Amino acid sequence: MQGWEAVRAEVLRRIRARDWAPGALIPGEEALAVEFGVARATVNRALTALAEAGVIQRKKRAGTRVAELPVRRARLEIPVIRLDVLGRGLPYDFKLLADRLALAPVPVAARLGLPEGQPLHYLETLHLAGGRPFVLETRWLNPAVLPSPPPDFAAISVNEWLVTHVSLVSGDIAFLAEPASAREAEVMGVAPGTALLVAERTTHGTAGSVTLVRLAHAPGHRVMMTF
Amino acid sequence: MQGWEAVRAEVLRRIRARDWAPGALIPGEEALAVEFGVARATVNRALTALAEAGVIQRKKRAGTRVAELPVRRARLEIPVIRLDVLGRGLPYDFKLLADRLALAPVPVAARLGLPEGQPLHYLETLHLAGGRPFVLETRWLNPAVLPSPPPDFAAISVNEWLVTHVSLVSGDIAFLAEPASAREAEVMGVAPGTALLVAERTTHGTAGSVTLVRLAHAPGHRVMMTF
DNA sequence: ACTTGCATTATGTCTAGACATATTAGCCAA
DNA sequence: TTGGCTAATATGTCTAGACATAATGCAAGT
Repeated sequence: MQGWEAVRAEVLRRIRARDWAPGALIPGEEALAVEFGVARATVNRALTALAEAGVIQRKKRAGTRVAELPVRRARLEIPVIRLDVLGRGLPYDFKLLADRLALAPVPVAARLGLPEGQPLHYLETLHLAGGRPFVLETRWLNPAVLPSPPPDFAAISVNEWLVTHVSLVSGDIAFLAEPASAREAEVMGVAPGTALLVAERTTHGTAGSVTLVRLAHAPGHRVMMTF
Repeated sequence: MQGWEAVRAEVLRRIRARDWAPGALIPGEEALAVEFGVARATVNRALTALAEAGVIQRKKRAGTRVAELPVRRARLEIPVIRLDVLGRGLPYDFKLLADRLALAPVPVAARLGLPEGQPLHYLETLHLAGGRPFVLETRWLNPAVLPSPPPDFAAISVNEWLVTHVSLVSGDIAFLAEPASAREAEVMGVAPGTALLVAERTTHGTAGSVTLVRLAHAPGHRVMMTF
């Protein structure tokens, strides 16, 4: 290995070996460039990568110091459900259970940052893997920010239409565990109260809040991430 | 805005506006550099950032193309539990419930990639937020890869000692929902069968597998991520 | 003692040019 | 037709030098 990756590796080694302790200031880019016999830009590339990884913290004028508690970051690749199912080697299908305009309940409107009493598009989709319930998706869509003619959601899943036709800018996702409600139990064919992994997602586009989704996963479902 | 961030923004805008459709080849760095009136290195910086974000895919000789299904990535910052609790404005404490050597059960050994019948360090810690159970941590540690004298885990939490004293290289984390076992119910003061959010984490260091942790969170706990 | 302003300095970014490397298309030979 | 070589090409990286920007700490003035 050579080049900026070599610099990154060596700096990382010294931090792990505690040559440079947590919280300590490390030599400046210029000094490291001289020591390693490379240009400053190369050192900069290496340190920028380490800073993105959370290993060091950099501030102009103040210099670079080793992070006190190295924050570990894991990346979640949010899959399109269809591909998630196919990736497990199972045939995919879905059923549209509800598709109507409805007034948003207060907590929904609040989460989307919309005024109360606004009519939203409500969709309920049951995703199937190998014919068995996989995920129950309940979704509120803000029609105001969508391209005018919504397609037939019985033909293409909402999710896939959204990611390819709407500019999604930012959002957040939360995982929690909840007992299956009566409706969930019925639709998914499990006992009421069964522990379900639930993902709640809000998504914002350039024109405002787009959608609030709740995904209730079948028992035993695992969401995996690596770091 | 100007510089490489301006280039990134403009390229992103064109992709979102479908000037450049998913799967399509976009102009080369040289061409973009001329168009934007910047050096090729600046375009490279912008495109590298977009590639890291998953918006485009780059290959030498083959060029740069817009990702087919824009994979949405969310980042999870795995907190040290103490800081997580303090960040919620609650006092933190923990109790060490178990600290012994024990033979690893087969599934544990398998997940760590170790031979069966190996003695591992078993630790059980109850993390408290404001005096109430927050997380029950059950952990298997591989003593073979640790710095020789392990500290007194009743004084410093295992997690914090690990992140500051062991080179953690890679790992994975899975979230799932499970009903509380009898022991979990007793220790955490909830009814057996309550839906709990469980995180299972394996971590590997340079010298091999380090640890397997199971974190059972108190009811209502949410793991939040943004993208 | 307190505030304001300025010089200092480390990181952040840019440029122009160069070489490295991976990958592909096309060609040629078996 | 198939397999392997080759040349072309787009991205990847490096260099040396320059200017930009943000913090910091000191100095000066109130």
